[in-house]
Amino acid sequence: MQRIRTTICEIPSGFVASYGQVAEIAGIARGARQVAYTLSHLPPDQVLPWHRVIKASGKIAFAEGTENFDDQSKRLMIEGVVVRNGKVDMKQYRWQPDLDELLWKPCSSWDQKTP
DNA sequence: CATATGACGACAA
DNA sequence: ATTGTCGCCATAT
Repeated sequence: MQRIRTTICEIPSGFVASYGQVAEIAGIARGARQVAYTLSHLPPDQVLPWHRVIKASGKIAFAEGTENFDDQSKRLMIEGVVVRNGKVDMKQYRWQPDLDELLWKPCSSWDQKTP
């Protein structure tokens, strides 16, 4: 779903959002799993800050040791997010969007097909 | 239309 | 903290 990708696109660097959070903002109340599905089927050319999406528990979605896991944790750390044991301190890094911020939509215009 | 499937979430033991 | 269940929603078959 476009809404989901757009939402993820708006997560600012240095912060993270849970699948459920992304789903809600995207308009799908309990669609955490849907977000997961969407991410796992991302078009290869689609560039999104997918690494900023983690579980509500603060843990990275991939199993420790996998390439994706390393990739994600690495990307997060580059952005200044402290990842310890595959976990992130949600209290500190959880993205808390403001309306202005959302309405601004500084992202690309790949979502402009809204009816 | 009926099932199966996910990079999940909340909760009980 | 860890593990198992069940619920959830859009897609895929």
